[in-house]
Amino acid sequence: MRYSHQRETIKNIVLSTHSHPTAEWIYNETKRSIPRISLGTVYRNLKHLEHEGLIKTIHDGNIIRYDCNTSLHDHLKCNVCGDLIDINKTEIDVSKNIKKNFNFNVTDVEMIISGTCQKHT
Amino acid sequence: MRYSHQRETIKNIVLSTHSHPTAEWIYNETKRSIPRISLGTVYRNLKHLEHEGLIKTIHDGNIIRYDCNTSLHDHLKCNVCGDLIDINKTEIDVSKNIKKNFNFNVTDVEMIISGTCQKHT
DNA sequence: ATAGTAATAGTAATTATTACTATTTAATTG
DNA sequence: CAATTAAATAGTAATAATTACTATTACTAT
Repeated sequence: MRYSHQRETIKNIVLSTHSHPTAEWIYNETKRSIPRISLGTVYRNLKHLEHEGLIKTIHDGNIIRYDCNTSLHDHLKCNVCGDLIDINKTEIDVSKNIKKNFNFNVTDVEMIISGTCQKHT
Repeated sequence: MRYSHQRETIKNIVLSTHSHPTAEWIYNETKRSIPRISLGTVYRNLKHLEHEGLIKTIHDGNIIRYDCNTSLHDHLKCNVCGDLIDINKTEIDVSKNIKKNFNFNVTDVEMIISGTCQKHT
């Protein structure tokens, strides 16, 4: 993997926020220092970063969000403001049970819990 | 809600399979008996059926699948064949804990567990 | 400094879904 | 039963997120 100023900038931006940004948001942030950057470059490099394990993707409805938190955790999704809130995995050993009961080798568990967050009470 | 032959046909098709079909698949199945049906009609009626609580939607990556199983359950998603396998909820009282710990009112929990199913061992 | 090639910018294409509108059709009423 | 009314449809266009393509740019090793 050859160095690129664009990738380095994108990486720093994604790793510096816990707001679970979209590609579009990251694109706009990156444009502040690299105005001529292409949206395709953003998508390509986000894929690279994911492949290297530096970030994770979250499937939020029909769009992809990017998360610098690569540890085991889930998300609460607020139906009102759309915010995603990090929570620690409630059940660490889902994988083992599933391997035993279904002969299914777990590589990833993605859980999105929807509802209303405390801002709207 | 006025009767429509199209909605009735779509309903019967979705309720008759546990294969978690996409709108496109349902569209093609419906065309076998209503060749001039429109894809928009399929989407609109799937929304109606979901609203009535007859079916549920599953967010599988970036596409929507439709599930006639409206009971509390999760899915194992095979990375090889893409199949979704139904499993009973491993933890029924996630909601209560989350309400207590995060003051977050849960309305839905969607979990997709990815890995490799037993067909590929 | 140059050659070689990976990465980029800019644009076009793709895919899933939703929106729009003229026409059709189910239900209602006289 | 025929006429009326409005909901639903067919067909098409639009949208949104993402991916593909290609000529040009810019790292890096020699």
